[in-house]
Amino acid sequence: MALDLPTSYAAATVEPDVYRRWEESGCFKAGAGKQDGQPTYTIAIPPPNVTGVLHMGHALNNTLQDTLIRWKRMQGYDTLWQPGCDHAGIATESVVAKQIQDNPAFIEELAQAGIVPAEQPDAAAKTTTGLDRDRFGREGFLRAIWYWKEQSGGTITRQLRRLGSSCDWSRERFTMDEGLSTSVRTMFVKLYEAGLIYRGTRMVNWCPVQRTALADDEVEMVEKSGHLWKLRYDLVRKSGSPEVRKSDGSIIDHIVVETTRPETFFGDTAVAVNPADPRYRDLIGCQVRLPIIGRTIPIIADDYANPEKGSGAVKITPAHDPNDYEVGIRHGLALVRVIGLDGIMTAECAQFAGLERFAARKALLKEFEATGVLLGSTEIRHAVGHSYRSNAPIEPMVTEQWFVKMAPLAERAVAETKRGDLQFHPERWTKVYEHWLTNVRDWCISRQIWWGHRIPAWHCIHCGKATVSTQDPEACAHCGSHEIHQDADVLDTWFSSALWPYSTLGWPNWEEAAKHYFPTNTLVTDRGIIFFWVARMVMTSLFANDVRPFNDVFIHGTVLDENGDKMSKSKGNGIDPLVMISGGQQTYLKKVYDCPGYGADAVRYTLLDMTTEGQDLKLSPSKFETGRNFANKVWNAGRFVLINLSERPLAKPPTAAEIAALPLGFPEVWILDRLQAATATCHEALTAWRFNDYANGAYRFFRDDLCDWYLEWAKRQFKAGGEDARVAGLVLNFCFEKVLRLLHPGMPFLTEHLWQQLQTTTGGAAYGGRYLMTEAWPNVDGVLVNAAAAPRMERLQAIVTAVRNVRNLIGVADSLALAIAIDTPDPASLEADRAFLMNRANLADLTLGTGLSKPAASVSTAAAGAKIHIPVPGSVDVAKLKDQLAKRRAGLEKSITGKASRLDNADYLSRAPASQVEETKALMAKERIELANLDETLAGF
RNA sequence: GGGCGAUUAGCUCAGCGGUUAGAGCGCCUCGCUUACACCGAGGAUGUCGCAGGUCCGAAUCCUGCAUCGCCCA
Repeated sequence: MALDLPTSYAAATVEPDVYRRWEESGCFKAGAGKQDGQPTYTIAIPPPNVTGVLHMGHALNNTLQDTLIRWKRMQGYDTLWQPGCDHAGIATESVVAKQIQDNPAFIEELAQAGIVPAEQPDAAAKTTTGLDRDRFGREGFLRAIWYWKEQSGGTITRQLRRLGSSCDWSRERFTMDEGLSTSVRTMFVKLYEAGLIYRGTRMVNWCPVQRTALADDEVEMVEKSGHLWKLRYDLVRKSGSPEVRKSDGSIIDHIVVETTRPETFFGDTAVAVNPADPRYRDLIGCQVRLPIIGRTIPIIADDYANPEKGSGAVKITPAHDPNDYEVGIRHGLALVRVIGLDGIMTAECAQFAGLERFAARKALLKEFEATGVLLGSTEIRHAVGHSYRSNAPIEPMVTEQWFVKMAPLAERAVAETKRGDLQFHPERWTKVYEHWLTNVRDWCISRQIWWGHRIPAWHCIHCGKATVSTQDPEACAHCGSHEIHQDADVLDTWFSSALWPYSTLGWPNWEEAAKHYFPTNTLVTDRGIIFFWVARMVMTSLFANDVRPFNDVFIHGTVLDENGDKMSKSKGNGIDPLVMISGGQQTYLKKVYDCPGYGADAVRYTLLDMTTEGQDLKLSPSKFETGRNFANKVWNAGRFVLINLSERPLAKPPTAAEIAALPLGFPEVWILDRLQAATATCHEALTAWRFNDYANGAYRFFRDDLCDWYLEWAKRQFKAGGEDARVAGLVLNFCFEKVLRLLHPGMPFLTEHLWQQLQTTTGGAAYGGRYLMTEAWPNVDGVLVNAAAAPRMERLQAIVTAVRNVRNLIGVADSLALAIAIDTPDPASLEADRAFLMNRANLADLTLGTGLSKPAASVSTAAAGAKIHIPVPGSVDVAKLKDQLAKRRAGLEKSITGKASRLDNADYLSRAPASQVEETKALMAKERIELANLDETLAGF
């Protein structure tokens, strides 16, 4: 049959077509290829943001998931890889608000689609709130987001396909879908009814840019340089007393406080000193007068004031600092809000009202300096909280919010790892998970944004109570009033993500056909979201289902650039997986790379190869050559197999038993044994989450054993024809087909394509309609295991390599067939492999014997316990060979000396295991023979 | 301040108690042999961060230190 196989692998011509055929034939569907009696195996994808585009971290994350799910699917498990996106409340709202602000064409589009009314010319002006989303009102803005989502959202799921992800796309879910929204409401109500959700006025992290509360873990502490400003607060004289006199008789008129945030002084309601601090003992209970506004506040005693820090006196601003808030509660201090929700100074701030908070600080310091309030400053480094979404400095703010009570939920979640039912890989992450859960504060779940699940609570205008319900209520559950309105806030996106492993399966209205996929088995993710997501999924599932949502959590490394920096847009050090796959220009670290397009398999293979025990991956664009080169190797080996197969068609692919029954030569026995070893290695590696060992194990067998040795031998057998060729053809076909299976989870496209070709070439149309993707993962066939094969082959390889080495060192071409003599104590054992040695070392003649004399005009070398004499044509330069042999001799001698001294050591002999001692003796004996051979060889020069 | 990780060949990393410490890339020599130059054959390259300790034996285990990175407070 005609074969059209280019000499180098062009992934772009293969991959999209293979993916389409998989999808069309239902290979991705839950349960595809499952075998009776096999359990389910489920992975819920970490849902990417609907606004997201694929970056290298996703590529890694999804390559690992796909490798696992394909591996299990091939083993006949009833698999489901559940895909979908999350609505990413704040991020999506920002994206669309930005479109509304910056892109008139978008607004035009919205108007034409009837999403928003066509605007009057003056309507484009800023809204009174200054937020772009407000331009069309809440309903209009939400319609605009849905429109944007339909048009531009979910790019990433298309990109995941390009990577080869075998998700069940027919089950794709979105956190804002109706079903998942029901899950969210149900969970909220259940938690509320269990007393685990409450509403309260608390100090929360406030983002003045997004104008919403954030959870504690959504705040990133950023180390920044700043100042500790010394401020002078004048003491107020007690009535009837002309001055403030301390008990030691000294007279003072002011107290010094230190602060990093002078602008908050407008909201000070006390100055705290440590009760044990002798400097201030007499001042407790006195009043100080705030500068500018003249309000008087008390000096109070509280352990929070640290005598070691600064002046030891600390201003207390309960409305704008979490610690001060606590102090305020202890002492019943008033809350004075001086910074508004928009980050602007409030009316409390005299002439500074209306200034943005940082502008106010600047202006205020000037004023303080001029009026003598500012007594100095010191530069410091301190951690400042920033929103992980908007990057704006967080403002601690007292507001009314909804919270999840964490302690009871967290306790159960910790018990799962303590019991060992929930396991992290690598195991060390368990501690991180447990530490967070045992120290976690209540979770603020309300957000003052619009895009998200609206809180299912209705407030009554009459009785003021809230009705919490999964169904929109008609009336207040407490007083029956119809004057109720739904809470304006939406839930934290992570609240819906926390339900993902089961909300996607229909919970609470489980889909009958999907319910058995829960609990899921494996979660694959980055360490960055152990708190955000992993812990919360465990908590909600234990609460709602009384079962952990997954058993194993694999935490992979973070993708870094070649300098070890995190990839980010601002640093320009990102590498686009799609460019690596399909080609194009990649700007990376200020250089432009023209990427030829390495193909998805190459990108995947490279990432797998670099995934070692959860260590971070340092990448550069050229790293993907590793995978590309290997893919090309597989391709070309495939070409060789297919070309030969087309000349020697098989009736059907051989089985292991049929192979074992063939009159196998030693190279066949050997490669079949190596195949079994590789099968075991790959399986064990994946079982142990060692992705690099899997990739490398398959690579070693493929390249070192199959291509470098067996395939080269098979060429000779094919030339020989007859039974030799028939057997070699069957064995090569068998091994190649099996190794395609081993490689498939890592390199699905190429292996599928070659396997299809192999099937049609082997057996014609009868094999159509089947896919490697759902074929069986190889098992070790005991009948093909041969423990004696590897050492025997290693000896032959050592001899062949020694001959090649000599050729190279003395400058004799590989193409010149040589007549050599091997002097060995057991020539008979090599006799059986004469043909192999002659072929692989390119020999014209081979003399085997014991005590052979070195022929005239020859050079010699030693290997595998033998002396090898190689006649040389004319004069050659043996200096390099001699050098090398001398070097080897020195190394060998050192090794023997080491062993000898070990064996002289009575402690070693008595304490080391006997097998160890025996091994050392045997090795030393071998080395001594080798040394003697080397000595003789060197003496001959 | 606490925790975790890293430190092995020029580079990126395996190896985690027992042969003369390995791989890929890069480097050197040779080779366009009908699978593959995205290749093949051969080769060179390491006081395994430093200092102690445990052990018959340490890159591997323990302690301390140094440097870098991440997380928590």
